[in-house]
Amino acid sequence: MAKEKQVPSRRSHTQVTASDVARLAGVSPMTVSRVINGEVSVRESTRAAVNKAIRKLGYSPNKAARSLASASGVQIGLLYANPSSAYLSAMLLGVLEQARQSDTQIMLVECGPDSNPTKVIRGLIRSGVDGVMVTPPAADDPAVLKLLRNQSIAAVTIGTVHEKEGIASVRIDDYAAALAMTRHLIELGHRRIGYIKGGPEHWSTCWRLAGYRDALREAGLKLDQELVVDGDYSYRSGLRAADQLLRLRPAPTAIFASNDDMAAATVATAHRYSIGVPKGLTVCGFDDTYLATTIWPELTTVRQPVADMSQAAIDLLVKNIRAHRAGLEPKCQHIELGFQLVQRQSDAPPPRAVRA
Amino acid sequence: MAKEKQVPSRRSHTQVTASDVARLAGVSPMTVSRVINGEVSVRESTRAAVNKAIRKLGYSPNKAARSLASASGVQIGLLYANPSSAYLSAMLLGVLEQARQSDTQIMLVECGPDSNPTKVIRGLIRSGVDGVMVTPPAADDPAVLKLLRNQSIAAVTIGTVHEKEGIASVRIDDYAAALAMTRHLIELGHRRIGYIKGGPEHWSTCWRLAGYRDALREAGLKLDQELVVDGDYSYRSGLRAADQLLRLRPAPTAIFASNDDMAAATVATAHRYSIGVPKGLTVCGFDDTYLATTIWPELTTVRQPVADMSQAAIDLLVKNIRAHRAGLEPKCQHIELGFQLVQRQSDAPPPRAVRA
DNA sequence: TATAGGGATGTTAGCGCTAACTAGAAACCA
DNA sequence: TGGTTTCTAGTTAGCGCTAACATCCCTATA
Repeated sequence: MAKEKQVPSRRSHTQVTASDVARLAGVSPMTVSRVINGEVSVRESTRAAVNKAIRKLGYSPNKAARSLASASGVQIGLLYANPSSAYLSAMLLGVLEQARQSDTQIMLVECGPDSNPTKVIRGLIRSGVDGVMVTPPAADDPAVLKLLRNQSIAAVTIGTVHEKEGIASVRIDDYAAALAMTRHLIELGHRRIGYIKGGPEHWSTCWRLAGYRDALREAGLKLDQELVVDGDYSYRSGLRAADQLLRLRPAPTAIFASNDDMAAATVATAHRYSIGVPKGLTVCGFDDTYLATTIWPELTTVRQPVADMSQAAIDLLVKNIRAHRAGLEPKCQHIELGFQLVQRQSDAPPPRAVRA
Repeated sequence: MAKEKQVPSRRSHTQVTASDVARLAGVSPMTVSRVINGEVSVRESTRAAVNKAIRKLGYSPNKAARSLASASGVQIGLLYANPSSAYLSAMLLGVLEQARQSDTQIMLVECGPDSNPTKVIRGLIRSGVDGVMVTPPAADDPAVLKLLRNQSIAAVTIGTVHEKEGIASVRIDDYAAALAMTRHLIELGHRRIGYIKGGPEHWSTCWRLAGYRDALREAGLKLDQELVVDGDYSYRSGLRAADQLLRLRPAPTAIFASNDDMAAATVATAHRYSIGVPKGLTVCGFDDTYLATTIWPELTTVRQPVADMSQAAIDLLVKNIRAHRAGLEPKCQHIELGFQLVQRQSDAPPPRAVRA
């Protein structure tokens, strides 16, 4: 019988493999693998030959095979809770970029005001994720923090920190940022500065308010309670809050809204009252989202590097997961990125300002 | 020698595998695989036993192994070119969701005004993607279309269509949408309707303009060229365009901006002239991005289901790639999703309207 | 010159899953 | 009754890559 073993190729889609490269370069597949992974113990001449073969064949390693063989694949659940779309898209870009680099799969789960974050996280864990990334306000929810601690699953929060809970975090210093912005307004000559708060379920609300308060205090200004009004980070709440502030007599000469959405609403409200911004009223925001440069005048605001933050968060999470797999004790790290005060066109000295 | 073959487990991170499930359920791993993949040729009782074991062990299949064994993994490059962040985040959510469901890896590449889209696509192809998804304006670039056709790589465009090029697409009917919106304005009683165009590199600019034009014509209204002004889909261009329109005498009673950003700019400009919206001027947008409900008054606009569109685009692309791998002729499909006219607070009959 | 040391490369054996085939049992037909 | 079909489940052999170990060869030292 001349029936030689037939080739049972299961794939018509013939992909270029490391073996093909190896054959062309006259080495073993293992050496190709070493070159791909940039290991040092490969002679320069060999490395060059392999690289040449790689280029010639247009080889690119198969991701699935790599992560299977090296058990390096990671799956992360990302719990996002209804932030503004500008924040969300910046975050997703950072997350996706880092995920690609780290051979990581992302499972997105929205966790809006109507859903129960602990239930959602339990679902994620059950479905086999290796770690979770959580945004506020879920990341500020005590039940969530407790769950993450008890399940001892790798986790990272973004935009907030809870050091006591031993959960890794990436954020900016909200307190310092609000302090800097308020100082800036005071330096411009403002003395009656309105403040619009965020929602109480966000801890950032407290930190930012504290920054505002302390900046006033260090300038020797009295904190006037009627100048601090409630908001919830939504545009709509900003309209209400701005209205409330602009009806005060004497009216504030500046309003610091604790996010850009509410600042945009403040600008719109001012225009409705025929108050020019910044001539008649200074308005500042926080976050530097897309909105800040979309409206007119462009907002002076605090820039949070959201994409960098989310990238750092995924990186941190993946490293912790890998460390855990390698039997190492994963260290709980808290990363704080720098903010930036971005001055645009919505701030000016107060009308008839008495400069120092 | 009692030296039995030692277990050389390469993984400390002991994962629950299909074999574990199989052992517990008293079947072979293959049967577990069949249950997981929902194949029909499994007896109900067996399926139940396997599912019970799966639940008991908290098993979830290893993605890498699956895509390796079944050669199902797909890698897609996504070329996005500086759309608004609202559009982008909606798109990313759709893309990510579908990518997760289809065992697909996404490579995001920004392709701004300064970069050369054909070069970027070549880079993507070289790095081994199985297909590309392209957004406007790159998706309207003749050089890009030619490249995609010549490379005969699976491709899909979103938000635009070029039937002659044989490239799959997902979009809404821009012409019909602009037609509907303009009709709506005419029905409200408007006769002088300003129109702000998008950038000439977007084909949607033509389609939307044609809808506006034809709606006027069918109502027996003359197309006044001074009422059609240039824009480029940016907020800034909208400010300029609105200014130009509002200086006309007689001024238009309504302005249809061909996207929400420019509509928002129009509202801001109207306020600057102390013209109330919608009492003194009707303003309408297009896209229904986040911005539409963020500004005040909320915009009447045309809703594009961006997340659904991008989800459909990825699905289409993956199906074509799989079909191609299976040796089938991939059919070039054009999907058209429905738009929706969303009436909010920025439109009203013209001042002193002469209703029909 | 013999031998240890160490850098460069090859060999082996899977990672967890599934395509393709095989096998046994039940059902059906003439 | 024997043969054929149908259904269900098991067996085998990888998918493409890399961890761990084995091997080779060259140099340094006694």
